[in-house]
Amino acid sequence: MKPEKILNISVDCVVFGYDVNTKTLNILLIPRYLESKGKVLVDDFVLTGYHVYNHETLDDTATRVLKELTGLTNQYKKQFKAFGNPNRLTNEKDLIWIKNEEFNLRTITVAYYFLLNTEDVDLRHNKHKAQWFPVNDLPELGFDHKKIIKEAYEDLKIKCLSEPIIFKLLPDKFTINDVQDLYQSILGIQIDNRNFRRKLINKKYIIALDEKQVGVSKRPAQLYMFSKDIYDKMFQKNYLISI
Amino acid sequence: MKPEKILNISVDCVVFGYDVNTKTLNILLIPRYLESKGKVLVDDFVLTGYHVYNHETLDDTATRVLKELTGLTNQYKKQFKAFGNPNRLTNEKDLIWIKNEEFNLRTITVAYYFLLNTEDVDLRHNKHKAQWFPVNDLPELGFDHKKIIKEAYEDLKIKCLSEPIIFKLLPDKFTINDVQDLYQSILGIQIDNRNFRRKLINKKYIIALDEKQVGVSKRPAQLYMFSKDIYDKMFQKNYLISI
DNA sequence: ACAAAAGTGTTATCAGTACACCCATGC
DNA sequence: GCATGGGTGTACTGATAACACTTTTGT
Repeated sequence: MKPEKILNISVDCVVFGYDVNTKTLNILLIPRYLESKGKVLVDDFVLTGYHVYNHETLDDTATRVLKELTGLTNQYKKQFKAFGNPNRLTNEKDLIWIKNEEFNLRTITVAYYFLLNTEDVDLRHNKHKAQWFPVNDLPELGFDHKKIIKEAYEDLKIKCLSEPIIFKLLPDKFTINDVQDLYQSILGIQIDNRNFRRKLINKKYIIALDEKQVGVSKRPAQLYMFSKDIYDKMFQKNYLISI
Repeated sequence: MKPEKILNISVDCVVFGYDVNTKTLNILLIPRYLESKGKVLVDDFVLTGYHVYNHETLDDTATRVLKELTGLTNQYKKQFKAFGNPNRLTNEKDLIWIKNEEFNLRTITVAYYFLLNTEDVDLRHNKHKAQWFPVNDLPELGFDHKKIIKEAYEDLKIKCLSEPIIFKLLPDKFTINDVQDLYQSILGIQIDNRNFRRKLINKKYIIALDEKQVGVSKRPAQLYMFSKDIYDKMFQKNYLISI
């Protein structure tokens, strides 16, 4: 089976990146620009994505797309939904754009999201000219990518409440307040600092390091790490029914 | 756009049906049987599924497949995952079977699950010879359908803890003990009856009816209903972080 | 009257919430 | 020495968990 694109199946990737300094949750987008005879035909942004190859699993495709875009591998990824509306690529601009591409007009896309921290991506020489945009302040988006991002974000909001995926968005060493800021960014809520600290510090899988922040112009905070090992060992489903 | 099958994209449906009498959670399966020269080549079961048509959304396809199988419409459905492993249809038996079908060898399937109660389905003259099987005692399954069912069940287990989808598996009028039995079936746990009753009866959207069970050979129980209206009105995300 | 499942109350413990001030550090 | 964010304690409330017997009905 030689590598061959499947023309009606793609994978799209919503890359979430948290910027611990500006305390914003961002999404990585690629500009889409086309002009003809001095007239701008298409000027917006899209998610990164690509056809599935014949020999690949869907996960493989997502991994490949992320690597191609950011150089990163082994990041947290989650397949969250397939989008297959027959009209999902048939806006006027999308039709213009697709003329230059090999996409089948009736393509279904399997959407993934990735979680990482913006610091891990060097965009300076990015060949797709990828840029970060705050998730709450997105530019105009092509195809059905606005919808895809919205659903990815909804899924993330729900998942971060019950699984320790929040730490995938932070550096390995973080402060308690980093975690609080991140929850506040994602969920758009305010959290009481004292209660949050107590709760987090009491978790056995949140480990205080023998280190403090360096290079900050104020009292440096205690650094912590998340231990997946301990989390996995102590984890037991408690089946709390909360409907 | 005339109706035309997309040969490499299908939808598969995991139909969960709860039997309130036997207190079992079941899955609807279709036999797959093929013999040649007196030799049985294929004899197992599969989920119901079908190609996506060119003009359909994925949700449309799932709805159509369920209607074709059970006659039912407007049941709770959830798209939970796409399966696209290149080898997912290439077991020996699957290859034999597929010769008679129009399936592309590299087909990705978008999997849905449905929730309903077994009483609503009349299988006596079912043209696919569909049968119910307890989710914990499944027969041999073709393709990757064992995996698909497993993941559907995992998703259901998690979802029923935080959303009132449990009521989709019950008749409109049910007893508190029905709900408890169902949770116990799904999750495989024991629940304290007194605590569970109190918890459920205190919910404003669980409404006591002016009715009791009839035709039972013991003390008839109070019947209740679930009010989606009230649930939706009072629902507010409380963002409880429980990692 | 008996079998079978329906229904009922209390206490202890834990987790969540609300709330305001002092502390350590870099500059 | 001062500005800045880091860090701390207590009391209240509501939910969960453990636990065993009585009541109602059909037969």
